[in-house]
Amino acid sequence: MGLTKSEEFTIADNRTAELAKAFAHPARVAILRLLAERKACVCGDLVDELPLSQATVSQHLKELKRIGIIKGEIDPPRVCYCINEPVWEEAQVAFGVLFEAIKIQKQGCC
Amino acid sequence: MGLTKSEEFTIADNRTAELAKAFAHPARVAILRLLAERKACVCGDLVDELPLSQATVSQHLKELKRIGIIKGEIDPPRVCYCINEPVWEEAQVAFGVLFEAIKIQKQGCC
DNA sequence: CTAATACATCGCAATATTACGATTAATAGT
DNA sequence: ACTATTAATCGTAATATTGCGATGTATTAG
Repeated sequence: MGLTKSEEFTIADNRTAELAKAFAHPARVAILRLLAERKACVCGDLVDELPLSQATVSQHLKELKRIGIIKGEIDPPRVCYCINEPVWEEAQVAFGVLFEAIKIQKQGCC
Repeated sequence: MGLTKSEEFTIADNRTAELAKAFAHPARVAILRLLAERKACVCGDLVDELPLSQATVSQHLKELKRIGIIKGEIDPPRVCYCINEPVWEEAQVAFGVLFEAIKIQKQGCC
């Protein structure tokens, strides 16, 4: 049906999935990488670095802002985007929790 | 158009995005968490733990296998799934590279 | 051989995502 | 006020994803 049954899963699993979506498209990986490396910041510069139209880049930025992992400060007529560090760290922790889980027990059926 | 222009991005960014997709749905987060914590392993047990039909769970498992982050060993009549550790570590490294990038330079326009 | 069990796959329906041209909104400079 | 610049949003189209009932496949038990 294309409708994720979010309400059936835990808050934590839903949030982890949402944070992962920020990284689940190569354009968004590229955007986050450029912002994290401080190689670009202004929307127009991101458009120059990416093989996508301005409208499409703007849409990806909107989605990243919705998730909260970036923020945009308007500096007319430009908008300067940057990583929103608290959420960036939230993502790091959320994935870290998963990655650590495998180390807890080494026995099991497989 | 709904068609990601993958060929226009780097191999690395595409792979990071693909690995992120493994975590980009709450059902898959739950599956990976259960497998990593060794709380379940057999497909049927996963179905019992999740609010989804057997067909849907099987489909998520197929996608996770396609990405490579899990593997399934058949143990007739069951199939035992587990984390594929090399790819699990690949994901850890891929995200780690991004998370570290922000620490390189603290100056910048924002 | 037959039935039961466990899982994969098919086919379908519905929603979500990706992409972009065109337009709009806001501001700066003249 | 007029124009240029920058970015957001609208409208539309196409592909992708999610979900499940039904069916198929393989293996085991009897």
